[in-house]
Amino acid sequence: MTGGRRRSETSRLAILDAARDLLLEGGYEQLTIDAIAGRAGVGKQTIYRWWGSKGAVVADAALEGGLAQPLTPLPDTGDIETDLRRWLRAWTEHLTTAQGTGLILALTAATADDHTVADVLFERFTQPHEQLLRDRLERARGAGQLASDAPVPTIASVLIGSLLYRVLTRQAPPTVDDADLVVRLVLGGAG
Amino acid sequence: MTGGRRRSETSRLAILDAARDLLLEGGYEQLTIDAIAGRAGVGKQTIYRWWGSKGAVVADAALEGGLAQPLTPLPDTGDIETDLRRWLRAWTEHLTTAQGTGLILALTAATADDHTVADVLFERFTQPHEQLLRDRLERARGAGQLASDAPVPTIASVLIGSLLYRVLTRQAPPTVDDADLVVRLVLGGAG
Amino acid sequence: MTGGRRRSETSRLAILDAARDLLLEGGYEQLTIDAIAGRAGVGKQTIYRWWGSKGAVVADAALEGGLAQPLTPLPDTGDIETDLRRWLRAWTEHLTTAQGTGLILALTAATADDHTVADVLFERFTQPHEQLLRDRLERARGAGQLASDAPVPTIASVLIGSLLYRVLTRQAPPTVDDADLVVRLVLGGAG
Amino acid sequence: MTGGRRRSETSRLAILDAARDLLLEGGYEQLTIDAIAGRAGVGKQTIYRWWGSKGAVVADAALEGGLAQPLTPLPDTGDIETDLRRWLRAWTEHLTTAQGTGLILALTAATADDHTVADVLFERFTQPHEQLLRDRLERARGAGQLASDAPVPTIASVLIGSLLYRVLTRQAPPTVDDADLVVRLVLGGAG
DNA sequence: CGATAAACGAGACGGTACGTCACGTCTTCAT
DNA sequence: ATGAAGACGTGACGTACCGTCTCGTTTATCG
Repeated sequence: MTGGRRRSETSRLAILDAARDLLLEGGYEQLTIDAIAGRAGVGKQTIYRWWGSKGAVVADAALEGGLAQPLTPLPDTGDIETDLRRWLRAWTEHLTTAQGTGLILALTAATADDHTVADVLFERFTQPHEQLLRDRLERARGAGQLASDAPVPTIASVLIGSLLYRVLTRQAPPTVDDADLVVRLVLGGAG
Repeated sequence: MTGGRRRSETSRLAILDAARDLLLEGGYEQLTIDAIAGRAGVGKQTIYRWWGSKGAVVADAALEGGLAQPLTPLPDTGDIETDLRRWLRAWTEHLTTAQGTGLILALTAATADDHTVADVLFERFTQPHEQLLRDRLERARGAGQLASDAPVPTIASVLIGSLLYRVLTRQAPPTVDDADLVVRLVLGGAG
Repeated sequence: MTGGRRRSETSRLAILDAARDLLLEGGYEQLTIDAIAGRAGVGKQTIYRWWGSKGAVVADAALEGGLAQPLTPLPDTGDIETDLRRWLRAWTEHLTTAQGTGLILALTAATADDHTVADVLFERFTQPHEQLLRDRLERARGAGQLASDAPVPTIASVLIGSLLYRVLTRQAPPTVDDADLVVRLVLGGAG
Repeated sequence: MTGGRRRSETSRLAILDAARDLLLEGGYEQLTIDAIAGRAGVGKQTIYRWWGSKGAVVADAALEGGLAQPLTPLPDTGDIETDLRRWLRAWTEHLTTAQGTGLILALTAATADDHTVADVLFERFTQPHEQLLRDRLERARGAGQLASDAPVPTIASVLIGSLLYRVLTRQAPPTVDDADLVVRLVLGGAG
């Protein structure tokens, strides 16, 4: 059993592109498999053959479609406060755009809907970003800029969580000042 | 001109109960208006007459159906660290149960899906809880347990956000130790 | 258990009309449930709610849509040969039209496809027509125009079968002369 | 023009066998090219390379697959009534088996569906059988057992039509007695 | 011999139609 | 007037097959 046509890379990319475009145009609710197939010029079965659900397509589109913030290491100016500010400000600004907000909401809906999507996204999106943050924090701890017993994973999750909370409440989008306050709080405490 | 049948309280409660039960059994995706109507022994029109969407019913069910953590003021032992720990531990334990996790995921999905639901939930669920937290924090600031310039709203959103992040990643549920670490971080800082 | 909207007679008729029109336009193969629903301005579910299959709709359309030869008693001029000729000629002419042929082919396909359709059509289309024929034949036997032991059911089925054979072979359509020959054969024999 | 692989006889037979088996198992409707290819262990392209449509495969399977009653000349005992009885009884018994009925229904469905199939089947199945019947009838007429003006083609089509009618109505299968009545009617008439 | 080329099994592709589900609206009858 | 029942038009779902199109692989003929 050797034969068989190979998977079409053209179709794969057309599907991810279509999903990304439709997501940004109309949000997760408006996104349908029929629309993706139509826009991509592809049969529905070609989608179902390779992805198990709408959420899985969205996750892939986010990861490969260039939707998400690129996964670049945090800058290391030597000063942890400066670097965390920069990182959090960049995300904050990303989440100020309709595109950034829509994406996170879509991914959140997909995550809350479907455990398998949650796992994929955690492994390939959330976890890597969190890891970059942890790496920078560990280096800061090594350099004596953080307490030797500073709970690095907790710091990372708190920083990310505060962003998430802002997006999900769907009230005012987070501002640069908010970002700075969070960094100051996490580094300096409120006591 | 005067008369007419009054709204049936029985039906109202049956609908909220049915929505709650179905939500906990199958999650937000499995929840349908038809199923709620069927389980509640109610016509669909009776639901649409009083609620505008599935999300609105879910929000109401969460709020009135006894699903959510009751909205009680934080204890005030005089020590802010003790009180925050208690509050965060209580939520952490609530989110350890399948029911608690399922509820938050359902409400998150509803929030990410539907802006109007997001508003209702924010106003009647998120904001009140955040307000309780803020009240206690303000009192602590007045008592000199927090710095005079402590950013109370930021503290509150960071505490809630860290919980949310744990639930949404759907990895390990948060533990009591995690809760304590978050409180210590927020109060003492990592620097 | 009393309430509920009643079945829409408008929709019922629109469906049968659409099925009839599409059948005559494109044949049984081109006929799809989607097309019927679209043409009738009706949801597919409304079709599936009341008919079990495409064949069932076609059968109904044939019966109620005015497609089939009307079910009128055979004339009784007193002479059985004249009356049988008239009956068989009328059918022959009906089957000379594209409409008549298409209908019979469609009903035949539906019958061969689906046992339940076969039963419905037999009971409401084939059998009634056969019964009319038998009634006239019995009267002729009573009047002494047929042998006292003439096998009336056999005569009826032979007359109908000869028509069917002509349509199904899809060669030349039957002619008036063919009809007369069949009648003469059945009445007079070939011996 | 250099060489090239020759058509595989193994595959050809496997396809016809598979088509025949599936036809008898599920009827024309259930028969799909995918199923034939799968059962025959053959690629779909191999089917489409040599046959133009499902109907063409079915026709070939019926003709070469040994499904149909073998095409043997009618016996000639010298007595036309005896011989017609034998012929009609043989067919009647063939159509009493599930296999015989299923085959005729499938071929009828294929015929009603697809004009090209109708032509192929008429030419290679129906016509030859009808010809055998006509040959015997002509001989009988020559021998003075039939009237000199006996309409031989009409007799043949009436005999076959009566069988077809019985199968298609899908009520009771025809019996040996029915066969005898038809023969007597056709030879002796009802008058 | 090798090179060439057609036919092969396999199976992915763009499509069409399927039959089902849920939506939110609309009668209908009973309370 | 409100409620339970449930049919309605709409539209997305996920599946089944269609007929076409690559893929290597096999098998024959020809140079």
